Amino acid sequence: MATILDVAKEAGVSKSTVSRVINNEGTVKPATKQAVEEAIEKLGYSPSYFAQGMRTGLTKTIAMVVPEYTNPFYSEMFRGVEDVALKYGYMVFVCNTERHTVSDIEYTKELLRRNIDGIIYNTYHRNDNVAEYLKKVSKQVPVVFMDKIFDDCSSVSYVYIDGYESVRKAVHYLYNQGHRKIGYILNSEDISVIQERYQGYLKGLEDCGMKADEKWVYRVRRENEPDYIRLGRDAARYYLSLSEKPDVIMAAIDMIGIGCIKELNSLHVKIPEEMGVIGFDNISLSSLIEPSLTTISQPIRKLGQTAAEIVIAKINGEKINDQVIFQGDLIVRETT
Amino acid sequence: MATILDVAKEAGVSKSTVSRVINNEGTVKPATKQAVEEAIEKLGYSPSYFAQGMRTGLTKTIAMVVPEYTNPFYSEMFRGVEDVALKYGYMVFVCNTERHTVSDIEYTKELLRRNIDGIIYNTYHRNDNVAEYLKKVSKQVPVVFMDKIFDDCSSVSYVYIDGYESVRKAVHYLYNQGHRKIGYILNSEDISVIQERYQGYLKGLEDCGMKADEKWVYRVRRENEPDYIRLGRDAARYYLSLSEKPDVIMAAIDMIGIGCIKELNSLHVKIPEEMGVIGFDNISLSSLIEPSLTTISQPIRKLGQTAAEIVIAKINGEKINDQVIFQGDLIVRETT
DNA sequence: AACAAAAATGAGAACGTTCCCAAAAAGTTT
DNA sequence: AAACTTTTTGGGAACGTTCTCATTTTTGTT
Repeated sequence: MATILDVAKEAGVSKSTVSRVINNEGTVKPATKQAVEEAIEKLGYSPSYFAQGMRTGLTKTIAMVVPEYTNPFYSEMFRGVEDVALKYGYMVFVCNTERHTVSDIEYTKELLRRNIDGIIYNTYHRNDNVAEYLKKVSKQVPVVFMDKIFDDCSSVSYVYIDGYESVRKAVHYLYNQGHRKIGYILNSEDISVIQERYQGYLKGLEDCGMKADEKWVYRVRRENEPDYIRLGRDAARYYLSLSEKPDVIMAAIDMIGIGCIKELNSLHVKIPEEMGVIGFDNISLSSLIEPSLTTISQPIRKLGQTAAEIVIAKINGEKINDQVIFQGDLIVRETT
Repeated sequence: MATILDVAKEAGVSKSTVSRVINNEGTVKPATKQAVEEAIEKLGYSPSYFAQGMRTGLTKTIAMVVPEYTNPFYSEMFRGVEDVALKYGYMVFVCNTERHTVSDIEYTKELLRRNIDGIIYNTYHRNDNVAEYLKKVSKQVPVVFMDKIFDDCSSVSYVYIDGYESVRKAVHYLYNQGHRKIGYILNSEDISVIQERYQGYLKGLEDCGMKADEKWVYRVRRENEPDYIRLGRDAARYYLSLSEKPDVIMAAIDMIGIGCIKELNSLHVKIPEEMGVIGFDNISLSSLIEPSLTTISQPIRKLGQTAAEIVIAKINGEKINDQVIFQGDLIVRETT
């Protein structure tokens, strides 16, 4: 591997001059610059990542922490992050926390040791220890949260989709369609996004003068590797067992809604006539299932792009709007 | 950030001794060792990633290059890779080549510049330039290929699933079920895995004394962001338009098979009575669609784990079996 | 007690950059 | 042509490790 000294010798200048050419700063005579560039070309030189990092303290690397990698939501978000990361010469570590013994905290420590320039956190854990730690981290290194994980988010950067508002609007839509008995399936109440969606549901009911009825709310505790389909099926059977059945079910995520559809199909319950279903996420499957699922779509890739833009802007010390909330989009299909 | 010198001062020893303790090599008196460890603990010291890398040339980082990230196949494989990477203290860059202007070659150059310790290649491109370049790279840095991208693979490490054999066996299965007219849908002939599966199909036909019939082979050229569902639907309609229709269709990938199912469903063609369908991949959707899709399942996570094991063994200069072929598993469901 | 051998430790170079500051070269003014 | 600016260039320290080699300390032997 050629070093900066080899280039300097080849071009007949000092390493300082070569450095100036590489980083395009300071003053250097056009002729010299060209000579250096030719030498670089000739030797196939590129600056050592370590040596550069050692001086500047920068890695040109960001990390994206995700809680559950098989979820296509995060693959899609990754694409967005990568889109802009590459544009600015960054590479990205994908850190999957949930399935490993490596927790958010441990993973973060490793990231800090590696002098990661910035971190994008997707985290499920509303645990206070973790939250406090992450808040501390966000003071020492540029961080963007993809969720409202703190009660007071005023001092941190975040990007997320307004689940509250999206679900609230969906309830209005259902109300206008004539529905009066609306069920809600809630997985993992300790996940803040899910909780937020549920709150939107409650608000929607209130807006429309409907009363929340606990028997129409199906709650599930968090499992380790959740089988959402199973969960949806169970929920559907539960609703059918009620003497007063809801006429439409809202699922906190599409996969659960799809489970409902599967179960209702197999029990020959007509969708949406006898019971409607509405999901959240707009995963690709939701348009493929029959009948296709009405759901709320999120601009996921855009979400990732925005997060990356913010984190990089922060790294560069640029001022930017670092608190962005996107709205979900209701996609009406066959289940309502 | 505390440095090794701070620790040395704290423990009242020299930096050399601290280094010896950290790396657990050379000789150091138990008492001294303990003192150093206490100092490390007290100062919350951890060695600088850069300085270490600068000396050792190692990054404790591997990269996984994928051609198409939204494909859940790669998310699953990533989990396998991450499983073992973390076990050995490595982190992993995910490099998505296809959707960006960044090609395999450019991405690789960046990886080399960053002194990546090893690379796992998933690549579609059978292009000779790329292949030649990658082969060259595999000489200078530990590399594992997830595919047979060279005519002569004897000198490289690889892990993959034997699509040829898997499809050949599936043809035997269909033959034994009484099928004699077997169609094959082929996307992107320039992708080597796909080509290989197709060859398995041909061999299977030959084994069973059936003749390949070009009119039962539906070929599609590669598109940029392929709509596999659409493709499957088109193929299904094509087969139905034939005077002599196949009685079962093999799809090179599940998504295409699912497209077929969707189309046959909507045209009220009975599956599998009038026309059977069989896929390849066993994506989660294949068990959710109705009727559920018979397919060939691959041990994807295991695949990723094995690749990572090999790459890390190579980094450490250990001898290991670095050419592993897995077999797919036929999963019989409702479409056959 | 004297010496040799072994064990433990330390000093300093090296890795390849960036950056500060000084020096040299080129240009401008008087 | 001298004096003064401005532009361009170079020298060397610094970043935080690892590693070689020399030195000191400890242990063992006679």
